[in-house]
Amino acid sequence: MSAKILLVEDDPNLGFVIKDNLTLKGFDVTLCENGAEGYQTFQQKPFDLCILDVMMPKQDGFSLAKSIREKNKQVPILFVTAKSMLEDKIAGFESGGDDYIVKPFSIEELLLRIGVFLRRSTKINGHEEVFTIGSFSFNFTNLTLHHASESKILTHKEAEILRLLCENKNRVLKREEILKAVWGDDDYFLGRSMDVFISKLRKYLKDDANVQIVNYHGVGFRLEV
Amino acid sequence: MSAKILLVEDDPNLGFVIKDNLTLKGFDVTLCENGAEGYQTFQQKPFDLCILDVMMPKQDGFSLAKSIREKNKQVPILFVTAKSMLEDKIAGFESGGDDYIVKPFSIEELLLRIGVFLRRSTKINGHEEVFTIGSFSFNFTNLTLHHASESKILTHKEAEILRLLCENKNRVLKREEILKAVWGDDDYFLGRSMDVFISKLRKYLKDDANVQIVNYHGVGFRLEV
DNA sequence: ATAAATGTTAAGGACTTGTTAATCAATCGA
DNA sequence: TCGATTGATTAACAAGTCCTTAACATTTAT
Repeated sequence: MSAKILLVEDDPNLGFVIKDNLTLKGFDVTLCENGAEGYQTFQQKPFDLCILDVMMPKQDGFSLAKSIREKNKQVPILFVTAKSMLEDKIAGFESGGDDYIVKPFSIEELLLRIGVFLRRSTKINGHEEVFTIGSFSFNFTNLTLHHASESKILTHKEAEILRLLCENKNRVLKREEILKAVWGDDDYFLGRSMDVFISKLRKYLKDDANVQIVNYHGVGFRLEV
Repeated sequence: MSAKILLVEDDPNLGFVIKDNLTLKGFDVTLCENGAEGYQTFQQKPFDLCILDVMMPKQDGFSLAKSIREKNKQVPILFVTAKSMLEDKIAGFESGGDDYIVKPFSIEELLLRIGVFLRRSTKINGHEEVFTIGSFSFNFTNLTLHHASESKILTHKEAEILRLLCENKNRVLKREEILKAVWGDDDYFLGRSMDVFISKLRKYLKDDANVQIVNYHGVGFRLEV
């Protein structure tokens, strides 16, 4: 799951450069061109970090930070600006910002600072393996299967099989392949055991009719979405 | 300000892999390819932590550690090596090392250990670590757990485990991860010891029904809030 | 129609975890 | 130096979980 970053920068050139670079590093970046748009976007979906330009027409970065802070006390806020005076730094921290980076800056420096805050909020921490299965969300790392507001905890083996199916979505997996991958071996009884797991998984996934584990007689199974 | 790490590793491939990964996590990494270069670099600028390969041409990691220790008694030193014999561990600690990590290791494990030592050193600098757990307030620095008007003092080990859980709130921590991070090792009895601590922590946290340490059978634990 | 493959449910048993108490080790105070 | 105290580990047993196997039903291929 890549970290979601809200970038608010009125200079289109700089905005694109930063966005491209961060995207290249695997971040999920949303770029807004002014404070009002930034605030709207922030309310619409969750972000792991905000990068705000200080000098912007209409609403400046500091006042945007204050608005964001009213909604969310946790999210790290990083200011970007050409001004380097001490007063500005103070204003930045008073409005609830976490860090302050002065133009011109290198992308490396920005990445380092982003890293510090994302690590602090333990978002980027242990990379989580998340799959979408129709209207389900399956988190292999936490062994959870979400649907609507429900959340089921899977066993380790259930999760392993489901992950394998997800990784091969809409492809037929031979029985032998599953057995080798999950059990490391292949015999009659393990095969029956697998059938029991498939049966369980079908039960867990029955709430979305578009999701099906289909048997290919004598061959194997296929997760269809 | 990101932590400065001195990495001395003669294998260029491994060196770059480690450096890249740590840089990605926001550390400021300086890579040296041999002991002599490492020692020079260490004298030129301050570091918050050193990671040394044990087996290197010219000067091995242990003797480098001794040299570093003569200059600096504080900086945490972490050894990386393929050798896993007990004698080596002893040599490592005698030369002033703080921890020992055996190849092959995962970056996650390395990060956990780095985290342990960096936190330890920031604690010396008088920085308090406070966590909010539901209606509890947990101060790791003075080992206190507040709830309502009550205040309980935890033991060091209780606090270390609780901190690790807090840092990974709502994420599954593998038994092995906890053991490696808190005990530095992983065997059956340490595992049982950990279970005893989990049991104690649950008792301390039972007054808030929204806070739970949930077991993931065969996998580990997760602090849910 | 028959044999083989698969679906499903439930019981058995191995293993993991929860918990309390006993033991061991280290530290402290007199 | 010697109990007393404190905290961590080990022991012991209870409770719980999950994988396998069994048993029987259903489907599929020939």
